Amino acid sequence: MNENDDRLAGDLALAVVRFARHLRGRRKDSTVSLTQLSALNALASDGPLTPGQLAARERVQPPSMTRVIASLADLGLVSREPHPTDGRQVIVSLSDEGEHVINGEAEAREAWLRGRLDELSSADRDTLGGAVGIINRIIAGQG
Amino acid sequence: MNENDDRLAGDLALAVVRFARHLRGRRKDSTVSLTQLSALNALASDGPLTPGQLAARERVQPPSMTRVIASLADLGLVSREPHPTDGRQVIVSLSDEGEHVINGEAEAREAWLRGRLDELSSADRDTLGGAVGIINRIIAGQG
DNA sequence: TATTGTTATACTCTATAACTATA
DNA sequence: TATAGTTATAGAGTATAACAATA
Repeated sequence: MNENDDRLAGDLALAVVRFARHLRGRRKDSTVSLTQLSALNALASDGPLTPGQLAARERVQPPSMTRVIASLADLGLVSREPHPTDGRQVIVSLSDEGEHVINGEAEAREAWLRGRLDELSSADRDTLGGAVGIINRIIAGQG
Repeated sequence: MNENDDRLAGDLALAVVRFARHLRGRRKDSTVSLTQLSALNALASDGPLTPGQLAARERVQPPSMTRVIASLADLGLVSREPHPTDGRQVIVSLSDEGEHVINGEAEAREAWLRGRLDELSSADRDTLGGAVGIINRIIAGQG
């Protein structure tokens, strides 16, 4: 690690937290929060999941996911149904409207961020795209 | 914008929020939260500031910054002193101990993240470093 | 009257601990 | 007894609205 790498952890942590603050704050007009969207996204990628699987996938504790699922169910974006063979478990599925939020509202969502990204050079967008992949690998690598 | 760029806003937003969740969760043993550290960092970069200036710099509302400053003052990491000429304003300064947190504890902080970064290739670290610069420019560009 | 900062209050997101139902 | 999920409770971080002090 060179000198820049030495500061990378601190710089990256601050940049990510500040950026997350902006992203949460700038999308108040959206139908779902980023936390909710992240869970919807997991269901869209992996199909129906139990709350426990969703919590593991999103790296939050089960009670946290219970609340996210409840809020999404209130909005009609997911449905909860009993597991066919195990009475303890629940199957959470994306509803038609939830699918619509994932698929159909990409244009409207993240309007602020899309505006900022449009102003960047193509090379900078490639760098951010690369960083997204690296971040997702870092997160996925954590058991 | 090509097809990948089309999805970049959504992918980036999810990656940042998930990553921020990890970063906040993984540093519970640290003396200060990332929010507190971010404010300390601003004072270290810019010198003493008023609460209003800090709030603007960190892009939070003044009452939010009041709470952050109060928590940092409780920890002895900043001091609050009256403005010399304007009785309404307050000057917030880094204390010696606050400076120590900024300068001296880099090694101990972000241990989890540093471990993950060590496992990356040098090229990946460069990509993340580039992304940090781009993110900071995006944030700084917002009035 | 306008500005700066604080207090009061509330909401979101997350956690741990305790509980219920089922296996 | 062990597992899956929920409820109860708490704490951090953020916001808006109302207030006090000063300019």
